[in-house]
Amino acid sequence: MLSKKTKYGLKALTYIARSEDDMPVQVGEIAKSEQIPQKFLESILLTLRKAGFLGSKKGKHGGYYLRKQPSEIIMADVMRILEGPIAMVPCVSLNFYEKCEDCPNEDQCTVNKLMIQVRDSTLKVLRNTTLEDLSAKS
Amino acid sequence: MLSKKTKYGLKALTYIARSEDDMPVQVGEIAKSEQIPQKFLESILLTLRKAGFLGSKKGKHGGYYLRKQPSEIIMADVMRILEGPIAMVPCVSLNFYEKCEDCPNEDQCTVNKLMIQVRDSTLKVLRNTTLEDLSAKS
DNA sequence: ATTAATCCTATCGATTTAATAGGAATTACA
DNA sequence: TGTAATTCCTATTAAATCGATAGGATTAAT
Repeated sequence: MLSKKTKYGLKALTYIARSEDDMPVQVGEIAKSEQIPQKFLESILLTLRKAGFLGSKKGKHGGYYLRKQPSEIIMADVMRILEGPIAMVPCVSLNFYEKCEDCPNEDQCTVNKLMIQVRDSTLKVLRNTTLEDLSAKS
Repeated sequence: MLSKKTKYGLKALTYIARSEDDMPVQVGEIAKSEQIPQKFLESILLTLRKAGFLGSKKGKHGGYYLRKQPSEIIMADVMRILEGPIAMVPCVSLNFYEKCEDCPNEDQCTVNKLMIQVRDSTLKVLRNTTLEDLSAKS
């Protein structure tokens, strides 16, 4: 299951990408428009800022803005920050690899084999989709 | 994350498929060989039986056996029973569809669009992989 | 009968998730 | 210079889920 954190994060990124002004977008505005609990959204945008996707401006008339072009914000990267590993099993994760305690030899593990395939097919999609694709109006 | 239930279930199915005799395979044997808590495995195999993948024989010399050819046991179906929906979001699920409470119009939801693509690519793999593929010795 | 297996239900502890609360730090602007 | 508005940060909580365990009921072979 996709967490609400990720769902909200993706919606917020899309919202910001679509806002045409140069003005930073405020959390309250996004929260209201997308029906997201404001305090929860605050923490999500903070995470996205720390990860380098967003910049922020504090104080009155502050808010968040994109730090890269939408075409350079790749879904695989966003998902890893918000949702964690793409892989369904740590022993198959590229960025968060961990050996299974059970499972003596990974090479012969059938779950491993299957999940590598799932991971690769998912990655193919997520690497080829950017925020630009998401925020395209059509 | 793949649940342990699913992981254990897949390993057990593979184990049973590989056992060459006609004899039913006992839970205890699988649990020992695959390092799975026996009671937990019991409940998993029960689920797989109720879903029609396995048959069972009770009492002494009892155990579990496949009810279909391994080539007819499709991973997408197994995953749906053990793990639940393939889709990461209910509003994108083929078999477990649910509308989101937020999100007024699904057609325009960018999360929806992205998750449809992820779902389709995952399904492609899971529909084309059977227990025969998993249990192939090579 | 006895033994050995599946079957079934209930429960428990740990973890994770979604959300809330409260306030500190910073900035715009009157 | 002070006030309002905003991001920033930490802690806490309620609910759900997960993994595992417990205890026994049922069934079948010998």
